[in-house]
Amino acid sequence: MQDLPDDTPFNDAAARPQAPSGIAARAMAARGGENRAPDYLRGLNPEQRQAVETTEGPVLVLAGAGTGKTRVLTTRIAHILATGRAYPSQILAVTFTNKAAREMKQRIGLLVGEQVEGMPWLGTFHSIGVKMLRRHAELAGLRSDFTILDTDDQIRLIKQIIQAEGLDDKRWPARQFAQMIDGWKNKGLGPSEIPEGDARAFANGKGRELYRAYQDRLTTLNACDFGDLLCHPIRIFKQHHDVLAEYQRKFRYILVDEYQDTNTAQYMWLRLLAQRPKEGNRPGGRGLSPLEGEMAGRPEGVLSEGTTKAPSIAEPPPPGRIASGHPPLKGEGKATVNICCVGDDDQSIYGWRGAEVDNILRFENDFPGATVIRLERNYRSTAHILGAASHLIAHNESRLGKTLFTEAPDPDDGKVVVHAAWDSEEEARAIGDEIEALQTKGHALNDMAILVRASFQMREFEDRFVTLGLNYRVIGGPRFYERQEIRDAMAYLRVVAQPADDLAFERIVNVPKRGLGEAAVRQVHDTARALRVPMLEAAGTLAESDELKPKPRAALRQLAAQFARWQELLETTPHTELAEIILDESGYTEMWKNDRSAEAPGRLENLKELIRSMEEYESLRAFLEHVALVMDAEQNEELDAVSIMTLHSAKGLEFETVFLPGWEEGLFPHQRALDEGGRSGLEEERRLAYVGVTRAKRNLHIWFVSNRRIHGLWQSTIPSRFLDELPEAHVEVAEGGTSYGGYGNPYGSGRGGGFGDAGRRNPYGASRFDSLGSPSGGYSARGDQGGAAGRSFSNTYATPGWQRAQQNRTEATDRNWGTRSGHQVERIGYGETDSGYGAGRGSVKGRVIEGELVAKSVADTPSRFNVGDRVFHQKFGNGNIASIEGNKLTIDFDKAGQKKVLDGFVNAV
DNA sequence: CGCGCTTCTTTTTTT
DNA sequence: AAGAAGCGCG
Repeated sequence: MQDLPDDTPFNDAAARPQAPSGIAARAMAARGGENRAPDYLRGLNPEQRQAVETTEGPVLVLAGAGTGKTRVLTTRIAHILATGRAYPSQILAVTFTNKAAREMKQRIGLLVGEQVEGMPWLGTFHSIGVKMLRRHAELAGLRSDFTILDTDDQIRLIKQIIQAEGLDDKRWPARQFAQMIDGWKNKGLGPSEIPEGDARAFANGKGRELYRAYQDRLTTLNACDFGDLLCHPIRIFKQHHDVLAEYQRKFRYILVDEYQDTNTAQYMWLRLLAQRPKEGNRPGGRGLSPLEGEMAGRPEGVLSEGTTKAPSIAEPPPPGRIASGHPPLKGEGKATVNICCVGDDDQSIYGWRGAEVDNILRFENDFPGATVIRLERNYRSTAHILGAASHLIAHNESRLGKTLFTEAPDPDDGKVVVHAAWDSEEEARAIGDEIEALQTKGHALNDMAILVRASFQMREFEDRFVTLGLNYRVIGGPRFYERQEIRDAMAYLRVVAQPADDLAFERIVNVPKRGLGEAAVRQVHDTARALRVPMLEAAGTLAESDELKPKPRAALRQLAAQFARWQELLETTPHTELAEIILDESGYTEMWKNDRSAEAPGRLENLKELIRSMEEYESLRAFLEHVALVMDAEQNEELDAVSIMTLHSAKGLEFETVFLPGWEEGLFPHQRALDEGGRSGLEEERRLAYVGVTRAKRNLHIWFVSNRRIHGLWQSTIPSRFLDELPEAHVEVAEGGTSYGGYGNPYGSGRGGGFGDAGRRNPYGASRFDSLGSPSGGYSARGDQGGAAGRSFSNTYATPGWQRAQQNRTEATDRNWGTRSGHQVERIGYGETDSGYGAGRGSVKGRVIEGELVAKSVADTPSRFNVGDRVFHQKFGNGNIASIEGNKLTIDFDKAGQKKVLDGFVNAV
C-alpha cells in the first residue's frame, strides 16, 4: 500500500484513516483462504460480481429495477477497501438523495466494519459540493460560514431585485425567474454564459442583468443557493487548477449512483474530478490544460475522435435549449479513470429539473473503453409485476433497452389488479379497506405503500386513514422545516450565526410584532445599502440616529442589542440552550402562547421538537447546514405504518404491496408534463409509471377514478393511457368481485344508441399525441417479450367491465361533440354505504368523459343551461343555477350550499 | 401601522 | 378549496 498517494492536502482528521490497518484488515479478515472468494462476494451473480471486481477504468452499470444496484455499489466499495486499492478518504461516492447516502453508509458499514465514518466523501452531490465550497469559499468570493438559501429565500430575494430594477413583479414573477436561474445553474451557466435568447426572454431582455444582480446580491449576503453548491466548485476547479489537481489526486475511485439523473452541471463536476491530475503529464501534455474551453463554454462542433456521431437515440434538442452533447475531453481515454456510474435509463424521472438522460446514453463516448455491464436479473418482483412493467416501458423509444427477468415464476402469484372507482373519495375508502383486510390477514403496514403522482392526492388518503385509525407515514410531504414557526425560529438562529443574512433578518424583524412596519424596514434596508453593511448593523446605526420616529427607533435599538447579546452567547452557551434563550427573549414563544388559534399549540410543540432535534448536532452551524441540505426530519421507524409518498420519492424503495391510485389522463400522465415536454414528457411520465410498478414485490393494485376534484372543481376523467399499455397476460380488472362500485358518471346514459360508434373514433379522441412521433402500435414490435404477454391490453380485453369502459369512452366522446344528450342516472349503489355495491354490480352503467375535452369543447359553446334552471348533481343533490361562466356553473344547492361545478356534471331536472 | 376583509392564484415531480 | 397577496379602514 505504499504507493498510495499522499493524503496531506486534506489534513482534517476525519479524512484520514483512523488506523492504517482498520478497514482493510477487517475486510480481509472476512476473506476465507487464498483461493476462495471473499465473503462479501458470495451470493453475487456473475454480472454483479463483474461490476464489483472491475475496479479499474470507466465502468457503466446498467441496473434495471430491483437488480441489486445498491448492493453492487456498496460491495464494490467494500472490495476496493478490502483489497487495499484505496483509503476510505480516497473514494468519492455520490448519490442524489440523503436517504440513498445514508443507506449506502450503513450497508458499507455492515460489510466492512465501523469505519465508514472514515468515508468523508460519500454523500449527495450537494453535500459534497458544500464541503468543497466551505474549504475554498474565498475563491468564490464567499466566507466559509456562508448560508445556503432555500427556495423560499431565493424567491424573496429575486422579488426584491426585480422591484429594485423598477420592474413590475406581477408581470415578471419572481418564481418564474427563480426557475430560469435554476435551469441555467443546472447547466452550469453563469450570467455571462447564458444564451442570448434565454436572457431576452425575461423582463424585456433584462434577464442577464437580473441574473447578475442576483449573484452579486448573494455574494454580499455571503450566501448561495442550491445551484451554486455545484456551480461554484466547478468554477473554482476551472480557474484554479491546483485546487482541482488536489482533488483529482485525492480521489482514486469515483462512484456515482443514479447516473441517469445527473444534470449538466453535475456531469461537468464529475468530469473535472475524473480527469487525471496534471502532474506527471508532460508540460503541454493533453491532460488538463485546455479545460477552460473544453467544458462549459464549448459549443457543439469540435469533437474529438470517436464521437463523430451523436447517439442515434437522442432526440434533437428542443429549440432554445442548449444543444446536448458534451464532447469528451481530448486524450482522456488514455488515462485510467476509475469511475463507475450506476443507473437505469428507464428510471430517469428528473428531466424537469435538468437531468440529462443523455449523460447515461452517452457514457461510452464520454469514457472510451468503458466496460458496460447490464444487470437484468430481478430479485424483487413477481413475474406478473415484472411482465407488466416491461411491457409498459417497452412503449418508450428513447431507451437503451433491457430485458428484466426473474427466475421461477410462482403460479400462486397474483396478477396486477386494475381497479376503478367513482371518485377519489371512494378510491381512498376502498384502498383503506383493502389495507385493513391485508392487515387482518397478517400483513405488516410497513410492507405497504401508496404512491401518488402529485402530492395533493395524499390528502384524501390521510383523511381516510385518520378516520379509520390506520397508521400512516407521509414521506417527503409537507416538511417539518418548511413550517412557518420553524422557519421563523431558524431565521433567528441564522442571523445570530451569520449576521450578514439579511433575508433571515427581514423575516423576523417584525415577528413578533414590534411596530416595525414596511416603512421602517425599508429605511433599514436603504441604510444598509448606502453604508454597504448588513441590515442588522444598519439597524444598530439607525437606532442611534434620529432618522426614525421614537417608537420604531426604540424597537430597533432593543433588537440590535438583543442580537449582539446572543452573538456573544454563541461562543459560550450550548446551542440548544442558546436557541431556547433566543426564542424566549425575542418574545417569539410568547407570541404563540398568546395566539388563540387552533394551530398554536401544535406550533409550540414543533418549536420544542426543533430544539430537541438540535441536540444531535455539535454546533449551531452544523445544525443549520443540516437543515439547509436535508430539509427532512427523521421519521419514526418503530411504528408499523403505511407509507404514502409521491412516485418520485419512491424511487429506490420497495414494498410487498403497492397501491398506485390516480391513473387518469391529465393526472398521470400529467397534463403539464405533456404540454411542456411533448413526446419526451410523455416518456418521462411512462418511466415514472414504470418506477411505480417496479416498487412492488408481490401485490400491485392500480386505480383510476372517473371523477376527481381539481382546483375545487369536479372534473370527470378517463383512464390513463398507461392502463392500455399493460399486458393482458399479467393484469386483471377488479370488477364486481371487489365491489367497490363502478365506473360511470352522474348523468349516465341509458340509451345504447351510441354504441355503434365504437371503434370509429380513437377512444382517446383527438389526442394530440396521435400526430406526434410514433404511430400507436409502432412500439409493439420493439420491446415485447413475446407470447401472450406481448399483446396489448386494450383491444383484446374481454371482461365486461373493460368492454363497458371502452364503450363509455366512445359515448363520452360522442357526448362531447354534442351528438347525444344523456340524462338519467343509472348508477346504483353509490353512496355512503357499501351495501349497494354488490347488488349494483350489473347495473352500473354510465360513461366517462375526458375532463379536458369537456372543459375545452364546452367552454366556447354556450352552456345548455340558463340561470335559474333547476338541476341535479350526483354529489350535491338538487339546486338552482345562480350564475354561469362558460362551462362553469355556480349552483345554490338545497343542502350543500353554493358550489361551482362543471356544466357536464349536472342534469336538468 | 396593523388588522381584517376581499380577490386571486394555485398543484407535478426535489437536492 | 385553500392559502397568499392586496386593499381599505380604524
